[in-house]
Amino acid sequence: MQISVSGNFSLQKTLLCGQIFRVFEMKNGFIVPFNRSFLKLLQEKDKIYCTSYGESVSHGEVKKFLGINDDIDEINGELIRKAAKFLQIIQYGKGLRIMRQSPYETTISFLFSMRNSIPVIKRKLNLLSEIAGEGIKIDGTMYYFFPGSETLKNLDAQRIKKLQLGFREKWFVDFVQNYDEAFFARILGNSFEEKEKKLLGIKGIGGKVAHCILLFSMNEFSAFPVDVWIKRGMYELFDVKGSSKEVTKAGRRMFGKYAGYAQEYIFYYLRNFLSS
DNA sequence: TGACAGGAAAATA
DNA sequence: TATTTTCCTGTC
Repeated sequence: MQISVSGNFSLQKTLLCGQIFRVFEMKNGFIVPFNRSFLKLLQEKDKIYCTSYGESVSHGEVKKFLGINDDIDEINGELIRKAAKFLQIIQYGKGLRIMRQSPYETTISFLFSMRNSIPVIKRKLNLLSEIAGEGIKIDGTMYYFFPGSETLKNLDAQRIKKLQLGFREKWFVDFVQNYDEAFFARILGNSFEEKEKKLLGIKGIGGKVAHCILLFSMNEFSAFPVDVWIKRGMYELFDVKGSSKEVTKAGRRMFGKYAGYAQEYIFYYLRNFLSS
C-alpha cells in the first residue's frame, strides 16, 4: 500500500516523538503494531510505503492512525497566532503528527510509564505482549500483538509478577480486572471534562497520564500533559511556572484547542535541541 | 554504589 | 488545601 503525504509529514518524528512505545526500528523503516496486525512502514519523500501483516488494514485506517489527515497548516497557524514563538519551535518538530492509538493499550502503556524510563516501559510492554498475546512472524522474527482485555483479565498472578511492575502492579491488576475496551468506547463521546474525570477515577492515573490518554487515543487535542520536560519548557519558553496542574491549565488556556500539538512541539524541541 | 528517573497516592501539616 | 514521603525497578 502506498500513501501520499504532504512534504510536511515525518514518519520518523511521528513515531519517535514519545507518544507511542511499541515501535520497532528496522534498517530501513519501522514495524508498528496496529490492532491485530503489524505495519511495516517506510517513508521516501512524500510517499509512505506500508505493508500489513495479520488482519488486513485499510488505507484510511493507516492514515487515521498516523494522523495524516490532520490539517497541519491550520493547526500550526493557530498555534503561531496564539504565541509567535511557535514559528521557531515548530521548525524543529515540523512533520510530527499526533497518532490515534487504542485507548485501552495507551492506558496500560502510561500506567507502566510512571517513574520509568522509555526503554524500561518498552521492554515491559513487549514482555506483556509476549507472555499474554499471540504473535506473527515477520521476516523470521516473532512480533506479538498487544493483548486485549479478555486475555489480560485471565492473566495469572505468576505471569504478572514476571513484569516486575513494582508498586505499579496493584494498579495494573485493578485496571485489567475492572476495565475493558468497551469502557473507553462508552466514554468516547463524552465531553472533555467527563472523560478526564472518568480517567482520573482509574487507580494510578493522575493528571499527567489522563491527559496523555486523552491526547494520544481519545481525539482530545486540547489535552496538555505536563511532565518534568514540559514544566521546564513552559518556564524557559513562556515563563510559566507552577504545579503540574497549574501548568496544564495555563497551557490549555494559552494554546487553545490545539494545546496538545503545542505540547508535542515543545517536547520535541526540548528533547532534541535544548537537552543539556 | 547511591542517586534518580517522562508520577500518583497516602501521610502530614 | 499545599507540601512531603513512599512506592519497585533499572540505570549510570
